[in-house]
Amino acid sequence: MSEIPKTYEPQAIEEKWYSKWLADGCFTADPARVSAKRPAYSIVIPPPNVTGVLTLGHVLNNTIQDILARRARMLGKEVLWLPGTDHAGIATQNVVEKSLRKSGEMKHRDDLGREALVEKIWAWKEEYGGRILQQLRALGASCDWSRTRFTMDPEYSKCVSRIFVDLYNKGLIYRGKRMVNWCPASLTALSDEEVEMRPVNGLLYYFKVEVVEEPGTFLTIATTRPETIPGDSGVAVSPRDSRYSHLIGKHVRRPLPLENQTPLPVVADDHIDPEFGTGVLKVTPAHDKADYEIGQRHSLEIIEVIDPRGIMNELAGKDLAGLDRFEARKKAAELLRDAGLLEREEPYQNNVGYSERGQVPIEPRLSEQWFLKYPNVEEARNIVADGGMRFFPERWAKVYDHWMGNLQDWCISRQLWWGHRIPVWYRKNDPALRDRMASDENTSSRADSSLHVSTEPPPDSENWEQDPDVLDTWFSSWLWPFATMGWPKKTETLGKFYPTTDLVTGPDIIFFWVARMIMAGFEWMGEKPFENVYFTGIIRDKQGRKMSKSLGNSPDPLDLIGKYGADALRFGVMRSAPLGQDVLFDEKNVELGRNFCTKLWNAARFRQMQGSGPDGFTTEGEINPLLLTSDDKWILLRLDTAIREVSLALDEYRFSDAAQILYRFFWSEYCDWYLEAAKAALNSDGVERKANTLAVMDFVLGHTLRLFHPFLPFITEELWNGMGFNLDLPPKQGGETIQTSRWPQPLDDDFKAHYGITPEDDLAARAKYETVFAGRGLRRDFNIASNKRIRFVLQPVSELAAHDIDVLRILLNAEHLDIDPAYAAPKGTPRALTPLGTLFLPLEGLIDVEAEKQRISKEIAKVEDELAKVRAKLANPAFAEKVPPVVLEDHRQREATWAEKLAHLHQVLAQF
RNA sequence: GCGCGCUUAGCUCAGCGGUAGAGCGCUUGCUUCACACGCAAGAAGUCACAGGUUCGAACCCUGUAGCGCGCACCA
Repeated sequence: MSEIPKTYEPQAIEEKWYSKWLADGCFTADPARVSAKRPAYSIVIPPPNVTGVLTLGHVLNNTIQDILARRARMLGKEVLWLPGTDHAGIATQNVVEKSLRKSGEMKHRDDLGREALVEKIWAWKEEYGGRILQQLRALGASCDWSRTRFTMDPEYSKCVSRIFVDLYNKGLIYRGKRMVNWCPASLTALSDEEVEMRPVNGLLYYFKVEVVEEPGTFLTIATTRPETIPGDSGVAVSPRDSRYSHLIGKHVRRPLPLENQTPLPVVADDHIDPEFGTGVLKVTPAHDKADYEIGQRHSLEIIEVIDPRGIMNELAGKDLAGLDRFEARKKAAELLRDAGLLEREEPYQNNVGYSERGQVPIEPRLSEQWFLKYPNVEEARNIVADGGMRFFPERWAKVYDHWMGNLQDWCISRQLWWGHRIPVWYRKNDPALRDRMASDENTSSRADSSLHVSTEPPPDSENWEQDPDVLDTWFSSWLWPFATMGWPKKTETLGKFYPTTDLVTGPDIIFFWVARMIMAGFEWMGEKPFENVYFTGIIRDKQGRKMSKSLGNSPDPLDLIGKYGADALRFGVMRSAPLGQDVLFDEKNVELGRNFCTKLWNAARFRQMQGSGPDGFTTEGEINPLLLTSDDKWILLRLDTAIREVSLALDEYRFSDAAQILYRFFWSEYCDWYLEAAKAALNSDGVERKANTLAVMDFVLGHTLRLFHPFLPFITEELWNGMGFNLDLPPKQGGETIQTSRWPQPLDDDFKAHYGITPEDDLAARAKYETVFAGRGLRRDFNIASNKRIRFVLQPVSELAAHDIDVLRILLNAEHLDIDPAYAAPKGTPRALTPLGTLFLPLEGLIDVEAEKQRISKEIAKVEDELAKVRAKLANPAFAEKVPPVVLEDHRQREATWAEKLAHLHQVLAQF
């Protein structure tokens, strides 16, 4: 037995244990150990951005994974928690470019050139990348670090190319000129998922155009984007709109640019809503998705007037050319006004697509990109719909289903330098190739000798040019569950740990990542990638705002760990993170966690201070059933309930419930009631009785530490060892590290029979505690300080065990507790009716008869109230008829109890 | 517009058909020999609103309002 220090110092303890766990290889997964008796449990981490730092979101997410992993180990499973990082194309390139600009190493990426910049990013990655993984260790994450992966590891990159080639050969990847979401800041195409709609306050401009065939007749058009007028190639109205039907097929004069007067055809298209604006739409096929489609239907010209940077080009006319698109908007409105064509402008709020990263409105733009038709859409959709893969909380399954039912092809090419280069080469002397490709969507070009699509460059590489683009980050992330396990080789790891058991992630990447991983899993593994998906909430501040750097409301988890300890942070976050709800983070929660750790620490310390038992060890050995007190039996029953409830909560991913149950059990039941009551036995002179109580305490503590271990890995390990539970001693709960100790089993019927524990023991102990509670209430009512030792008299309804009398006396902090069946209380003595009898607080000469009368009257009112409620129910004839017998009995019982209590109170009152 | 979630004590949230709960905060008393990061006692809620189902509704159904989120968008 080693002595537990007086104060709990998380920092030293956390470092000590984490190093030891690493040194002992506790987190290392070995597929060879997997067997029928030792099932596999696996999780792949949602790889954080390689440039990332730990946020509270990561704390939440990874604590959950760690709880799952640690509990799985305790359930005897072989656990693989596979960590790693994501190269996060745009985000990382942005971060590094920014730092290079700041340090003055470059002004624009072109200053460095592709190779040099990519080299810089790699260097940056080597230096700072993976910092977040280090930080996860401070949190206690039990990842198998020997398997850490990065989405741009050589092997992983090879997987990505292989997948691309495979999909290309299957005809699912094609190149084409399409309307894409273009980010003018990052100068790259984005997928639809990367575009975020935001309401923007702007103006709706009404301008008029003259009908060429009917001079003097004008059409009024409403638009939010007058700067695109030079790119217009038509005007559209609804075919059902009688106001304009006579104009269909005619033309209108183009208002801008002023020097270009090519007329625009008026077409009829179903897309137009006659109710909106004037019912007339200007059609800009080059700069709007819907307009593009209208243009296609009516063979309208595509006129690009905005360049990739968002600047107006020369086709926009000399007045607008060179202007930024937003300046051009104002300028265009001015020009219309000057020309007398602007009728009015009104404030208008519309939704504009923003680049998720760039904080800039995206520009729909016609551009040549690579696209993917998703594979296995039906399988992926059905596995969730049919319950073959479960989502927690379940409602995300609907969101998933909806998205899966409305899939658009995925734009997978990015005009960036950091990422997986598209494994396609073009023959240098064939400039016409790209144009041919542009209109080619079917497989006919796959045999094209001008194109080389392969994981390896063409042999005569000097004659070829590789596609300059890289792949969307998510095109590598979607392979994560199997590419990290050695695919395409049929490794033992894949064989034993795929499909993974649980995925823990945020609902914000359900489309980006989860859905795509499911499709990829089916395509290349022929199987779903995970059994269950747990979606966490989003961490917000206590006002409900999202955590953000700019608001400064995002505390650094490492600071919190330093201040309160990792266990405190974990517990605080988990206790306030209910399934499916966002988490309002408040440092108070961490404080609560810290306080709880201290409580646990001191409860263990208290046990140590009782000294060793006869064996010289803390763990006392077998519990003697004959010596169990009512308190012992009660706490064992409570423990049993806690084990059942916590296990069930964890099985259902209700982590905050599990934390709450443990908190209540340990603090309220074990510390507040059991430990205090146990002091009666500990202070008694019976050596055996004392030893038996210590044995019960050890039993309960041993179980409690194990129940807490997934939540509080460090402090539980420290106490487990400090208290000697790691030694192979009775009651044999042990193991060297708590990590591989057995997850507690409920106390079964045999156990209860052996120790003579019945449900009645729960009631017996509660009766005692209720009596204590009543006595404390009397103290309060008569302003007697809780430290003042006084005399109580109990007039019992039945005989009491000596132990129970001891407990009552100690918990009441009574100098004396007289048990007197014939007690004749002086007139006006305060009393309380308890399950054990009437408890008196004799005040010897200090009795205030009036006060006591008032107090009793108040209580009578309360009891009458309750009694009336129950009687009202019972009085209803339908009640007795329809209610289940148990409930009826319960109500009758309640009525009797209240009635008895009322009668007694009246009797007491009558004595005054 | 479609879909989802939320509305319970001052705050954050449990409870989801049978006597309104927790933590924090608040009040009062306690350096009671594990813990003041503590102990004890307490105040505090027409469970958003309106209907309905039921013997019985915070809980089920319908509708309304407010807040939040997702998807789709009309220029």
